[in-house]
Amino acid sequence: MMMMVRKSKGLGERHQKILDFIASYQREHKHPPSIREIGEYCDISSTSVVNYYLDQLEKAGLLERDRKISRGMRLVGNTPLGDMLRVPVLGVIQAGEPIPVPASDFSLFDADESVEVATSLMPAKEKGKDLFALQVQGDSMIDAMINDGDIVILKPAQDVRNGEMVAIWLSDKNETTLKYYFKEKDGYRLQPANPQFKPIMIKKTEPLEIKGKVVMVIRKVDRYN
Amino acid sequence: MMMMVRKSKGLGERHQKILDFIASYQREHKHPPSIREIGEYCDISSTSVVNYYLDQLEKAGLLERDRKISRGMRLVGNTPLGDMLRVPVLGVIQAGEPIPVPASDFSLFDADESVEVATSLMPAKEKGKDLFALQVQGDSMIDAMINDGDIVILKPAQDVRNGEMVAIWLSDKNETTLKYYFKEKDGYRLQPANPQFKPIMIKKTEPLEIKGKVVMVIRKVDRYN
DNA sequence: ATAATACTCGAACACCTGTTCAGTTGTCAA
DNA sequence: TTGACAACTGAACAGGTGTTCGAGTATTAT
Repeated sequence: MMMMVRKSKGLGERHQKILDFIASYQREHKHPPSIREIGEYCDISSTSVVNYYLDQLEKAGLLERDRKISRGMRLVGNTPLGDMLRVPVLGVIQAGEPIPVPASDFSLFDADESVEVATSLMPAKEKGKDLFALQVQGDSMIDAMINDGDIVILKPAQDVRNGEMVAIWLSDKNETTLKYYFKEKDGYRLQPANPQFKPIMIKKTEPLEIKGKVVMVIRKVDRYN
Repeated sequence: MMMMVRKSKGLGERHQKILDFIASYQREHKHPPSIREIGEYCDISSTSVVNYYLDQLEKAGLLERDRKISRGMRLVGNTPLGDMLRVPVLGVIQAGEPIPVPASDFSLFDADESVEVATSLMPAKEKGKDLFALQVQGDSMIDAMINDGDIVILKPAQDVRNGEMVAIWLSDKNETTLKYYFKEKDGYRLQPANPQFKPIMIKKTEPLEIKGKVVMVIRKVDRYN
C-alpha cells in the first residue's frame, strides 16, 4: 500500500521539486531536461505523470511549454536563466526613511519589480540568492557617488568588514546613508565614496544600524532631469 | 608529403548565416533550432551538410553542441543568450587620454573583455549591437558621479540631443570628460551630473569631439582602497 | 458506503531529430 | 590528366521524446 499525500491548494512538494530540478538541470546542462529525466529524478515512474504535473505548473503560470518540441520548457518568473540573476527590488532608499530589508523568508515571487544582473558582473561570490535591490530616491546619496534613480544591489549584512560599503540607518539623525565602513578604536568611521567629502565619525555609544552591504550600483542614464 | 590546406580563411558566408539564424531563432523561440530548421532557412537541402557546418563552427569555438540531444546547441562568445547583451570593453577612459572608439567594422570577437547586461535594464531601445563599454580610470569623472573602476556603457554618438550624457574629448584641454550636453545659442553647455559642480561653457569656435552617448553606468562595489 | 476527485501506472504510438553512409560535384595542386 | 579534398546530396536508420489511453489506487465529500 502506498501512502499518497494530496494537497488540493497551491503547489505541492512535488511541484516544487520538479521546478527545482528544472532550474538546476538547466544551470548544469544549459538546456532543459526531458520529461523522462524529470521523472527519474523525482521518482515518478511514468512520463504521463510528469506531463500531468507539467500541465499544472503551466496553468499556474510558473512554466512555459513548447509542446511537441523536445525539452521545450522554460521557467518563468524568477528564472535565473543562463547566467542571469534576478534580484528583487524591495523598495526605495531615501534619506528620511528606513531601509526596507528582506524578511527572513522572503522570496522574490511577490516583489513588485526586479532587476536582472549577469552573474559575471557580480564581484566575488556574492551570487547568493539573498541579494536584494533598492532604488535611490533623492540626491542625498551624492556623497556616495550615487544619484537619484540609481539602483543599488545589497546583500544582507552579517559579517561587515572594514572597507566595505554599507547601508546604514542612523536612527538619531533619522537618516539613511551609504558609506564605507571602518571600525576604529573609539567608534566607527563612515567614509563617503567621494573623497571630496569628509568622513563621519560615530561614537560607540551612538546608535548605528547596518542594514546591508552594497554589492553593486547600476545607473541607467537617460536624460538630465 | 605536402598537404595544402585550401580555404583556410575563417568563416564563410554560410557559417555566418547559420550563426545569425541560430541567434535570431533563439531569440524568437527561446530555444535553439533543429538541424533541419537550420537547413531550411539557409537553403541547405541535406541535414548532413548542416551537421557538417555545425562541426566546423564547433571546432572554431563559436558553438557548443550537446550531440544526441535535440536542439542541443548554443552559441558561445558573443551570445546574446536569452535576454542578455554582451558589450565589449574596448579600453579605459581617463582624463589625459583620448577615448577608444569602435572602428566602423568592429566586432566583439577580438575585444579583450566584455560585460554582460540584461536587456531589461537597457533604457529605451538602445539594444542595438553597436554599444561598447569603457572602464573608468582615475578620479577625474567624479563630477559626473562616476568613480574609479566604474564601467560606462556607451553608444556611438550620432544624434545627440539636449540633456543626454556624452563622452567628450576636449582636444585643447587634452581632457576626456563625461557631461550632460546642452546646445545653446552661442555654444555648448556641459553640465556635470553632480549639481554641486558648475557647468562648463564651450564656445562654438572651440574644438569639441563627441565620442559617444552614455547609456549606463555599472559599479562593482568591492572595497575602499 | 458511494461517488467524485486527485493521483499514479505502464505501455504503445508517432513524430522529431541527430547520425551515418555511399555517392556526386567542383576546385586546385602536382 | 590525376589525385586530393572540400562541399554537397539523398536516403535510411536508430534512438529520444511528447502524447495519449486504459486502467488502477488513494483521498475527500456527501
